[in-house]
Amino acid sequence: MNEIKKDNTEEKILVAAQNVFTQKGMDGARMQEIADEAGINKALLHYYFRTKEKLFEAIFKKVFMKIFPNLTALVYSDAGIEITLGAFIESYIDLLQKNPFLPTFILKEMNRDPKFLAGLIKLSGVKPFEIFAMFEREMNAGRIRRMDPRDLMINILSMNIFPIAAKPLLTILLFESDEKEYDAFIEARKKSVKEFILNSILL
Amino acid sequence: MNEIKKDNTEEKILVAAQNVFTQKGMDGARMQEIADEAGINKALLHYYFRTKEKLFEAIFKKVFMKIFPNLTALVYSDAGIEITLGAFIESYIDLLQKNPFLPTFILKEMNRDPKFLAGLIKLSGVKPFEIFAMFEREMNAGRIRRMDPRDLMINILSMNIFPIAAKPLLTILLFESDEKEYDAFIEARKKSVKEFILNSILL
DNA sequence: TCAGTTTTTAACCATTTAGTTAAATTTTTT
DNA sequence: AAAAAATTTAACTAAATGGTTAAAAACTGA
Repeated sequence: MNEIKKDNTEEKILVAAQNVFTQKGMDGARMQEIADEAGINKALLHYYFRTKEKLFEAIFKKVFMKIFPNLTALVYSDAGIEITLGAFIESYIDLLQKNPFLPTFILKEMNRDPKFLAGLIKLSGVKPFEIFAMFEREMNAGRIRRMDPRDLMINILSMNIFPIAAKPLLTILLFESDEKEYDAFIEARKKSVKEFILNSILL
Repeated sequence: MNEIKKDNTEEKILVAAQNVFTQKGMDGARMQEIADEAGINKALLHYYFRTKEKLFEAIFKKVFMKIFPNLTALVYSDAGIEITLGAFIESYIDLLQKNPFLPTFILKEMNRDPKFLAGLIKLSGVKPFEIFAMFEREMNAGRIRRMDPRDLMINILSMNIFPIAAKPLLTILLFESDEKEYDAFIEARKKSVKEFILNSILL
């Protein structure tokens, strides 16, 4: 068995499948197109991943783990909330801008199988309640305004994720279809979103 | 020709098609399923809308017009920004909560045809720049903090739309799959989001 | 070189699906 | 009642698609 080559092909398949699946969705994706994009043939594709379903699950899982924020950094940082929050927003927007199809893909395919989704959430190890606890410490210390920590978390995620998901619309609406301008606008949001949030919560 | 019945059937088809399309997307939707849901047969479905593509476009257009915010109310209101903003958020969250599949549907199918999308935007008559002008008046009058009005608009939309689009995930994550609780949470956001924004921008 | 593995080729199967057709039936209009 | 329109029935076509198969070819490690 050739480890090097095997890993190589499998990796090529995963990359191709991610491209096709995230852009066309499970229903719109074609096994033939994935094979073409991977530079192999359909027989070999099925030889590695027996069914479309299995391949899709592999991709969904992979992608989900990637964008489901690893917020641990946010929790176990002893820097002030200003620094922590700024760093999180910056790296998250970066991640999304490099993978602009992931948000819509996840949002769309999320509805397929609640059990599977629930499993992934567990597997991801994300502990939102630890983040809420951190927010609450800041509130109790009088450093930030009192509010439902779930709202705060969702507000942060919303302002990061939505503008990437709605990119096609917003690019037309705000920049006459000029993508470069939109990318620059998103880049600038790293700062602007942070300020917007801090202005709202900081006491 | 029977106007009443014709309208009735056409309406039944549109309702059915919206249900199926918004939940399964263009690729996942089946003409047979739409016919079943409308309580008619496939032949009649094709008799009204010749092709799946035409039916899809009708639905996309309809749904797009519905959720693409008719912001004119926001612009031409002489109430203060607090009132105007509060009213907008409340009615928009209401609309989305009643049509929870629309956001993801639009976000997903948005990528199909940029020209068609651009056409719809024009057709919708939304003039974002009038809203920006309104925001800028408030800034110049020193009533709200100075910032890029595009950011402000996107932040508002994000916090309204994203939590509905991500409902399946957030329901599991925050409320152990209890939908009722999540709905109540969204309901409470009408107030919370408004406060969050006003806290950020009000001087 | 040899055995084992990976990859290609190419044909094939079974199923699903959008769309059609034509005749029969029902409903509505006049 | 007669004409016109709406709807059903049921069978059909053509294309697309996921998946299979079996044999040949290329590659790899020993």
